[in-house]
Amino acid sequence: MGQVRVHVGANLGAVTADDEVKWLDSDEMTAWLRLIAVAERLPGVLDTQLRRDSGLTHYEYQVLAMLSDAPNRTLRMTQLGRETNATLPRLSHVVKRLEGRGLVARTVAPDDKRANDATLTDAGWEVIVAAAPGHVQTVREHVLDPLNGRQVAALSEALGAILTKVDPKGDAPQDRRGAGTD
Amino acid sequence: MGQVRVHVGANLGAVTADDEVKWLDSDEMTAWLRLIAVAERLPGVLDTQLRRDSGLTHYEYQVLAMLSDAPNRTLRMTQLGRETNATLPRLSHVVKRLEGRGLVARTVAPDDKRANDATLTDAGWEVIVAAAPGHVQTVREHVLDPLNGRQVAALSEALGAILTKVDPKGDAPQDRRGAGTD
DNA sequence: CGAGTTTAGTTGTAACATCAACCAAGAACA
DNA sequence: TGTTCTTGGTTGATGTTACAACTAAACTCG
Repeated sequence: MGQVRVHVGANLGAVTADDEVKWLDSDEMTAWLRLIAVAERLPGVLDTQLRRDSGLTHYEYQVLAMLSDAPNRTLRMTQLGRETNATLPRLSHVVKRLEGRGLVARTVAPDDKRANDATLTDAGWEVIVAAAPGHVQTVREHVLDPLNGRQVAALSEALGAILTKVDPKGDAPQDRRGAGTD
Repeated sequence: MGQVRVHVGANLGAVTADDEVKWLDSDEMTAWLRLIAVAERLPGVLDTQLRRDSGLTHYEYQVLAMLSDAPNRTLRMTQLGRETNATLPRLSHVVKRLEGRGLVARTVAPDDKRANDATLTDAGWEVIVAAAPGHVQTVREHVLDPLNGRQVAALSEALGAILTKVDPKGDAPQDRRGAGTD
């Protein structure tokens, strides 16, 4: 019967008894393979640069970045977890390590004693300020530069649609500029 | 001086002495935040479903899928690593585990005695055939369904451009259908 | 107010990934 | 023919993440 493609299940239909499956057509498959490829390779690129130049993983960078942007440089752990697209256990471990390095401090929330607030320390601030330019540079180089304005918008639109499924609660962070006021 | 956004380094320019940095504008930031969010959350979604229904991680699925699609259900380790967007050590460990479970077999390549060929066993074939429909369903649900045809094409185009930077050697797999012959 | 439930978070452990070190086979070349 | 370099891969240590179990605080409601 010959070739069968199951990357995600291209025309495995010939093999499975399940005719209810709507396999991917060629365009869909191309898009999907590219999405996986980017999702798998991009983190490595980011981690490598940040590690080398700033001693941070990309996830640690995100934690510090979100805090740096929060009022009072402080965020509830749960909220921080949402904004960094991570599970709470993961965040908890990472913040513990960052606390050990003096980049973040944790305090019990005054209004809710089970909750914890994470705050960026001055040392943490300095680390992220130092790390940001190189990171931006990497992001430009690997994702924004190869795209023209139209493509950036189209990418953004498509990813936004995917996020409604992958992040139904809308936890992922958004650019909130435009309120302009500094 | 007020708010500063460093997700990737929005207008941290006010703080850093470095005026050479071209920070992200609002559209770029939106696209970037969404890309990270998808890249971070999607693997979890895929892993959860595959794990629950088929006892495979998404990476293991990819390994089996690429083999299932290869001539003779066999691929050189190096090539398999490229096609699954992974480093060789990672692949090596995973294939060892898959071999232990009887889903893959490794043999020294006849033409080059340092090389290793990984082959999908019959048991492995059955596993992937059983896993594919549920996986396709998940992919549809979370990424393809929320997109219309135009958006799929646009996403594909943008990701293709990014891949030229993130995967300059073009190792990531491509849909090779259209040769139509089975 | 007290029993049950939900929310917030931590922790231990097991699975997994990364990294550096290593080895063997082949290629280049002197 | 014997060095040296490169390629193809494995392995073990070390670090990170996921999952499940757990604690404690806060709500809910009879």
